[in-house]
Amino acid sequence: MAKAHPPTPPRAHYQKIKDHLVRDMARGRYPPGALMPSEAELVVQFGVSRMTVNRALRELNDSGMVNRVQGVGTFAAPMNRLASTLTIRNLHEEIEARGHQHHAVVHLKRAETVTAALSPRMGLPVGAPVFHTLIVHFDNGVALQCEDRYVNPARAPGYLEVDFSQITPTQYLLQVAPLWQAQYAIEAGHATRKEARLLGISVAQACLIVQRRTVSRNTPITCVRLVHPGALYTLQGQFKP
Amino acid sequence: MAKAHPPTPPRAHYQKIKDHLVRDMARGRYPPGALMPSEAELVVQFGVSRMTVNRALRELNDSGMVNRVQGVGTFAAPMNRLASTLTIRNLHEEIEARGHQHHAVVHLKRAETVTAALSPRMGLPVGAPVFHTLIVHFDNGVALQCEDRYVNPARAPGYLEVDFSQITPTQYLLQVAPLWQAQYAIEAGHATRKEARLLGISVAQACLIVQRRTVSRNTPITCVRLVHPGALYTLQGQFKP
DNA sequence: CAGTGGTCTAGACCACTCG
DNA sequence: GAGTGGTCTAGACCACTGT
Repeated sequence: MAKAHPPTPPRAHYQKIKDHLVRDMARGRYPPGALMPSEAELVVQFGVSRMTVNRALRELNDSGMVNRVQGVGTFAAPMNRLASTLTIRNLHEEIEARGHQHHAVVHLKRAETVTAALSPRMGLPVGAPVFHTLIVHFDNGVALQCEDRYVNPARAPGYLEVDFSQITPTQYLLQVAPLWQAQYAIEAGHATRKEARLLGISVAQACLIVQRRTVSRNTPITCVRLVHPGALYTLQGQFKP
Repeated sequence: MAKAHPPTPPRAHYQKIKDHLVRDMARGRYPPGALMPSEAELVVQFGVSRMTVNRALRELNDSGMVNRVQGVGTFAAPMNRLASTLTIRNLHEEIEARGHQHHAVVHLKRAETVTAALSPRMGLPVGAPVFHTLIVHFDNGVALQCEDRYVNPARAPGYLEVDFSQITPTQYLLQVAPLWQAQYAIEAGHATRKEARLLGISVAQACLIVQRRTVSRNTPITCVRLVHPGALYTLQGQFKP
């Protein structure tokens, strides 16, 4: 008994076990923090091998539905947080996906030296060379984003030669230094006077401001401030259990 | 040969394979879209079983680093988007985690009927009963969030009896209807006059506005509008490859 | 058809935690 | 010590895709 019957389409064993456990959690059988069945118990209950049970529980653990502790057991996760995959897409791609036209105006593209204020954000010493660009992105002629970016020259030597009306800095940097590690902060605020002028908005207008620092292989790549006029730009996402 | 030596601490075989492939992708050996080694090839290259290779590739696939197509092969993913897990935490928990004091003031808690404007958002017919709360949350006495929430009575019959100075609506709803599916939108905007008054801010102040609709088992649970005075509230996250 | 990935088994050894 | 999870193997059958 316990043959390897369901190959793919009906439903994999490990998936059935996941579904079963999730259903029981939803029914309140395993309230937050409750001890869930051990692998050995599920093996006999479902008549499958431990590898299969292990995969089900491991995937539930990876998705945050349960917490596993070696030597102790598997516990229903508190479910007191909503975690969602937020995809920060390339702006160009995003605009084209809407069937709109994207174009960018480069207001500044030059080498500078790191100031005391920038040093901690970029992780470079004061006085070190740094590339600086200021670009406004348009969606069908409407200013959608003001991108104020500093780039580590050591990681993207050719940055200043790139034609940013053809390729976005994000696209270029992903090519020369892929596999980022990024930290970001999203908040509401107001554009600076200069940013407001470039975006054609009032400084009183609420803006969605994203600040992002990215690091690759332990060296800083870039830090950027993205200012979007409110009501024009929305981050959307979805959470699924 | 090929014993099961590295149990956990040194580094698991499947993890070594993942690291190796990720490093090669970062070095440009597998540009976006490139065909990556098959499971059989990696089996001989690393001297491990196919299950182990399969786990490495499956996890890379799950995290979006590669794309696998049955019958065809494994391909390096485009890497043209940054995906990040954004965790929307319970506000109470978040404030306490900062070592601050949280309290809430309930300005409205009653049953109403669904209006034409609300109907599509809640997924309930016009005229149906609906619970409505308006609560302001404070962090050390500073108004941090105005929470305007509608709740489906069918899914949370006891909602109006809850003491929301002791437990947040989010906490309560997670208890009675766990395992949400949620859609959210984050944007910058301005508070309404009423919201501004409750938060003690000016309507000119930029605010971070989160709108969230949640569904559980195909029935709507709640929809909420959260208004945070800008500069007081930041969503943060991190992306790792 | 050969080659790919998707799933599964019945064992195994290990590290960890608890009483 | 017994019980837990973490990892691994050497096979296996299947579905899918291409030529």
